[in-house]
Amino acid sequence: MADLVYRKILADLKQRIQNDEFPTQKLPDERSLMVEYDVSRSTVKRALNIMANQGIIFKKRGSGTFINPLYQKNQTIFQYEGSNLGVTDSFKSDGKIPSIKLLEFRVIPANEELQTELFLNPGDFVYEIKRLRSFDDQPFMIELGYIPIKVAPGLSVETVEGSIFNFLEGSTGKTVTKSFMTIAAAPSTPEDQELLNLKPVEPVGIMEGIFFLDDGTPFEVSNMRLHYKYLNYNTFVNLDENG
Amino acid sequence: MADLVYRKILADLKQRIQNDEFPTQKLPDERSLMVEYDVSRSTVKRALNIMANQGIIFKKRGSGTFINPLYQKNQTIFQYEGSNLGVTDSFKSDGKIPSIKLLEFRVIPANEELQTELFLNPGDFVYEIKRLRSFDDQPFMIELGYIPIKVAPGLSVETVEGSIFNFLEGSTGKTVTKSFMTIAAAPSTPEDQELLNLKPVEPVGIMEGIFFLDDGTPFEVSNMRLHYKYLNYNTFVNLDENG
DNA sequence: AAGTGGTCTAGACCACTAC
DNA sequence: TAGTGGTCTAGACCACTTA
Repeated sequence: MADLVYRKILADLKQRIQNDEFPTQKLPDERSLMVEYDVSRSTVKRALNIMANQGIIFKKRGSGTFINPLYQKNQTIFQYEGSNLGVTDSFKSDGKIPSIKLLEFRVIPANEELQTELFLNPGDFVYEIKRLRSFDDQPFMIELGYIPIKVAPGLSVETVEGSIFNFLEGSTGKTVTKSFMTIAAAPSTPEDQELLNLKPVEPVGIMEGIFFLDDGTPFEVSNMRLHYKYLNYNTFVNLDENG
Repeated sequence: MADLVYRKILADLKQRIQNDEFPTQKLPDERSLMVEYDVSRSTVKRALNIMANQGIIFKKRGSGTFINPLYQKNQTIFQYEGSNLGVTDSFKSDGKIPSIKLLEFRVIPANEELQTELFLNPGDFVYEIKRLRSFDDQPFMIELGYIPIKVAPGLSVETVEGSIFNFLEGSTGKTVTKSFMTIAAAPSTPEDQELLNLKPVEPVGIMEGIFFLDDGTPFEVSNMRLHYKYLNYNTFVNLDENG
């Protein structure tokens, strides 16, 4: 994976931007990069397009390729994940120790909504997994997840007390790299308040996600209720659609 | 723009998926599409890659290209924008009439944070624009925006009572297609409660965005406080990074 | 007019999956 | 073994910006 040519160019250019090797904020033109890296122009463009889609650079026809000043000058602003895949990993822990408390774990028939979202048939069963996640004994998230039995037949209590994605990757080699997320906010319920140590006036952030396996199978529907101080979702939005 | 070959293939394939022309959930292989559309394989791949990045299809090496069942079968789930560009346009109005009330409009020197985010120098000035947006007299968002004078010198009271992005596009031809967004939630302040008709226990959703011009110039910093029922942010997240 | 990014081609070879 | 998507090449021509 890391020996792919366009990946190496991508990584190298990112590093060079960090090192401030382009003080004019302008990258060399594509034909120069082609010579410098001894690759075709297509390969240069591939690396540059990925950086453009990530908001690292802006390309302007007729004039050149320019660094997004915010990417280089202010990493504190421009730190983003745009994702919640592998929750234990993607929430910033700041050195705090993450833990999981299993609140509920059972098998139920999929209701109509779950059938739609997980592409199941009537009569199919799903695990219902309710977990409370904490950092250093400070609970920050109630997670209610539904996983079809047929895509993860081996789930046990021990498994769901850790990272389900890691278990899946270890046992089947499949990874979860795609999801469809919805983000909202709501007043906290009494249960939220009790589990997350919230005052009645303090709200929760809600993240709902459908997670997909690499082959497109919907793998999990997850409803996450977060202590509002922990909802901080960053994305770079690009409406250009130049894939 | 719309006469680009890869765009036509993209539009055509999307339409054919909607029309259920691929009942097996599998698209023709790339070499067949190449012949069918009479283009090179690269062009086929370009269209397919965009669809994959949008979550419409999944590609699996060795086996083929498959439709995301949720895209085809459930458009109500899979409607997303992943964006807040052009707020008046992108918030769903459901036939309700959008309106803007100008609460504040003045010119101030950019503070340190704004200097960083808008890439300004000490002494540069910005417009401060505070607006209340409503649908059918139901206020849903307080918007506090900062725009450098030098990137939009012609702003007037009349202008900021409408769509600033539309004004910009009309007067300079520049469009805003990229932004960096942060989404959070918080208890409502007394001002929120008054302006948005919220009860003290009801929260606000917060969207902060830095919007960029096509050439990479940061154009606006916007802090949006939304009635919590109106925060509903959808994105398709793809960690593959195969841009 | 020169320079730069965008689109597209025709084809080679590789990696993975299914049978 | 055959089929499929992934990577990469070498080059042509176009569209836009700058001078």
